[in-house]
Amino acid sequence: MSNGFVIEDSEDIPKYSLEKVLGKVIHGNSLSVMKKLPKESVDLVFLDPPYFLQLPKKDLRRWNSKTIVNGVDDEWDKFKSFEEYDSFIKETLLLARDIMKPAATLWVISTYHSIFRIGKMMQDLGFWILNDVHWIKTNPMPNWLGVRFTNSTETLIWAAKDKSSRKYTFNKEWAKKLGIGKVAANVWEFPICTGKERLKDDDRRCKLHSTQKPAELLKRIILTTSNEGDIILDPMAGTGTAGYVARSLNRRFIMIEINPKYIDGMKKRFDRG
Amino acid sequence: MSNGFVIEDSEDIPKYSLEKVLGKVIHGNSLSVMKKLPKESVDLVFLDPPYFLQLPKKDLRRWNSKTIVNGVDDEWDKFKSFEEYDSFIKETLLLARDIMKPAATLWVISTYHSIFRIGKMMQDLGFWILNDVHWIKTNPMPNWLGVRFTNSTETLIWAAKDKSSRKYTFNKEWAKKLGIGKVAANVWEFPICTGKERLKDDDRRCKLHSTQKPAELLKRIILTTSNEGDIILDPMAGTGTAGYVARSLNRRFIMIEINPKYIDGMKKRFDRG
DNA sequence: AAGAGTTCTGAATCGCTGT
DNA sequence: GACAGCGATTCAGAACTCT
Repeated sequence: MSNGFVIEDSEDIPKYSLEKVLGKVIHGNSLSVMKKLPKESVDLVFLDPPYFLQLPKKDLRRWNSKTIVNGVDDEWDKFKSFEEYDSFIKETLLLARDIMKPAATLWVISTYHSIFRIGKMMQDLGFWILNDVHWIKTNPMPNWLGVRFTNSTETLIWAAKDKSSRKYTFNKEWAKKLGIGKVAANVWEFPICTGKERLKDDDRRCKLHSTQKPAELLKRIILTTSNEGDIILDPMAGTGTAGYVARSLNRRFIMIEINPKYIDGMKKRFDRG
Repeated sequence: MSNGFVIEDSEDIPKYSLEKVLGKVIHGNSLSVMKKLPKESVDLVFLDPPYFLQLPKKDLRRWNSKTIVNGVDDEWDKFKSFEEYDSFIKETLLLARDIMKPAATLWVISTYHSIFRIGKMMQDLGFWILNDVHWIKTNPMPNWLGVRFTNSTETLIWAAKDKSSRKYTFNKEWAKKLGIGKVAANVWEFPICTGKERLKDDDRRCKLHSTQKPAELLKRIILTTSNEGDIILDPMAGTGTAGYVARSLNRRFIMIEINPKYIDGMKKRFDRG
């Protein structure tokens, strides 16, 4: 399975043909690779960018167990300013839009740290927001000091390429099934990714990726807004949940990821089946 | 009660003293009136702006014909209308911030149509977002065409004046009580405003205000983020839910509203007790 | 093997004082 | 300003330990 699963990007490769990248993860910079993908070729984009959490540099020590909270301290979430973050997001959105078929739609996920910036930029770029969808976590990290509400949600924006987009895919029966009562509500409730689903690093002690998305999230996205055989692009694939779930639901996929550690984890995950 | 409840704003009034406006609604333009209120005088602001739900069809036609006549790009017109909305919101936010005490906080409510724009502008202006809070409507409008998820949420942003703000009010016991399980979650679930609570217009047939906020929403805002005796400003008061609930919870208030029809409804509501 | 009790952790813009 | 050090106090769910 993992034979030829990874494509090494390089400057020598000027363009990617669709056949070459389907069902693969391209190891390379998201922006560089997207420039080489064929225009108007994918049906759905799932964008899981850095959230720009702006966490303080000090550790968060637990009071009762002497352990430390492994927060997000990854290189990929470091930006110098809102400006730098904004231009990175804008470029990503523009490149993604080029690759989308006319009726394709795009999902973005983030928290209040950056979702508002992303949403406004999408509107300003001409994307047409179809919904905001709220993922309510049943097991969020509590707010110890009690100085804020416990942040127990993440926000998804689902958007079409522009206002005139029609005939995009929306499977209302699935939306109703996953919503609240009989309503296809823009609210989803399920736990964060833990337990066996959570990929561990080599010594099996620590989480491989600080923000692995649960399969349940991608399952809902894919079932409600794509059809069998559709092509799903995940330009910042991380541990590859989107491709993994896409495969299990008979969708095709293209993933891009720059970190070899995550690609290793992805490979093992795909091999396990 | 309604004796002296309404203050008529006019150009002859250069400034408002706090004593004069406490427990009153000022009939006038929100921006003009805010400029005359004393600086650093209120503890909490509740901002319920127009949501900018859609580009009106009339205007669209006008813009389209303009496009044909003047050869103006569609995108430009669209951007311009967003710009108008944005500058209105920005001016409102800046004026509100002047009126806020150093430890005061501000709430804004909207839907995906404009909440992303508002949130990004707040960050760019230096407001420090403390939480996004999601109101999940247990009885959303069934505007179900089967082409989108049913929009059954509204988003609130709770923010301090800037990053260094400390000692703002957060009553965690109330937050826990109103949250999910034992968690003071940033998710609130209750129905939209209907039945007896919903104000009707004079012939008692039609709702007075298209987006009257339920008392439950203001109750939660006020209980979690203000103390008894605090001063609450509602610059776009509509039917006056904020002031009405503030009074019942022993908070003081200042309201501003431009539409005399709403002020009439407000008066009756306050007189009823 | 099964059950009971304990430990650990999760996209976190979390407190304060003193140097 | 930054940074180090101290200290007060969250919950759901899975993993782990012990009987």
